[in-house]
Formats: sequence, C-alpha cells, structure tokens
Amino acid sequence: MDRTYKALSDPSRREILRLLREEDLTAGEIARHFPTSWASVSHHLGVLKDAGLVIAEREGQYIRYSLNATVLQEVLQHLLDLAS
Amino acid sequence: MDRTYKALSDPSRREILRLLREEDLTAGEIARHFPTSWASVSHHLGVLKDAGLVIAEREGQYIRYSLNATVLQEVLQHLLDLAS
DNA sequence: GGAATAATTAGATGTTTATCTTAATATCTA
DNA sequence: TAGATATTAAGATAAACATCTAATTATTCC
Repeated sequence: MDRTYKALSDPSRREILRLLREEDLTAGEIARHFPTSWASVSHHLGVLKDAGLVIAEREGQYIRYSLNATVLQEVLQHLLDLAS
Repeated sequence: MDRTYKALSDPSRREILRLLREEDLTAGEIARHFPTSWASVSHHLGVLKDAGLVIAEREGQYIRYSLNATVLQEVLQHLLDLAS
C-alpha cells in the first residue's frame, strides 16, 4: 500500500491515471501529453506499474497502458477506512 | 490537493491519522506511539496540518490534534473521480 | 520571577526522487 | 539484415524529504 500512495503523490502520475481513465494508451501517446522528456514519463509509468495502478502490455512495437481498477479500488477502500 | 496526497504518502503520517480517528490526542501522546524523536513526529504533524488533514489547537500547555474530516472527505472524492 | 514540562524550530546529514541526456533493447518494414 | 521507430535503462544532478541533536518558544506551577 505504501508504494501505491507514493505513486499517487505526484501530479504527473495522477494526470496519467486521468488520461487512462478515458482510454488505454501507448507510452508514446501518454508522453505526448507532457512537456517533459519521454524518459521522465517512462519513469513515472514504471512507478505506477510497480504500485500496481496500471498494467502494461506489449502490442508489437508499442506498449499499451491501462488502468488497474482493482488496485485503485483497494486504495479507495483503504482511504475510506482511514476516514471512517 | 497536491500537498494532501504528499502528506498521505508517508506511513508514519497515515498512522497518525489512524490514531486520531479514534480520539483527539496531544502532540506528546502521538509522539509516544513512535520510536522516532519528538522532533520528527512534530515535523509530520506540521506536514499534516499544512495539508489540512489535521487541526491543531493549543490547550494550555498542550497542543491537541484532531482529524479534519472535511478535507479527508475531499481527498476521497478526488480519488473517487480518478477511479470512476 | 525561575524551574519544569510540552512542543516546535534550526541546522546538519544521508536518502529518495524527478529530471535530463545518452545509450541500449525490442519490434517492424523495406 | 539494416534502418527506423517505440520504449526503457543507465548515469548524472539538483531538489525534496525524513531524521537526528540542540536550541528556542510557550505555558504551568512553586
């Protein structure tokens, strides 16, 4: 759970999650939404993946990212417990 | 919202919130729950206060901390939006 | 007023983190 | 197989962070 909250604590990473809420995207499509380098975005994607918040699947030349709704649900529940 | 997520990303701070969920506590009572120095706990309390997650009120010699349910509710809603 | 208690602030230190540039890996296409 | 594109990994750097000890502020009680 620790890595999950850490992952959520960066605005760029939360923006990535917001993008993925709409539709699955390749790393390149995600990177194009940010002014920073592709390497930096790739780093954020790695953090999100480590935290289980996103799922990465290679599709030929591309790597497609999608939200992991299950883990997001778990964080929500955890935060709900904290708030109740 | 940024400072709020940052505040939540530390396990000691989440533990403080958990303690405060049960009852309001003075800084010293909180500090006694941790193996680290009082200064370190005081730092965490400052971060939580900056984030609006807790409220500090002096009571004579002591400073009493309590959860700010409103802000916790706001984070929950924000995370809910992210997950929906 | 002065000692004692509660809590924070200041200053220092080692670690983690976000970012960059450059290099490496994987895949596709001609 | 060679070149092109997509993505990540490596190495470097500056900023942020958690923690410590020591000093400071605020309050109480004698």
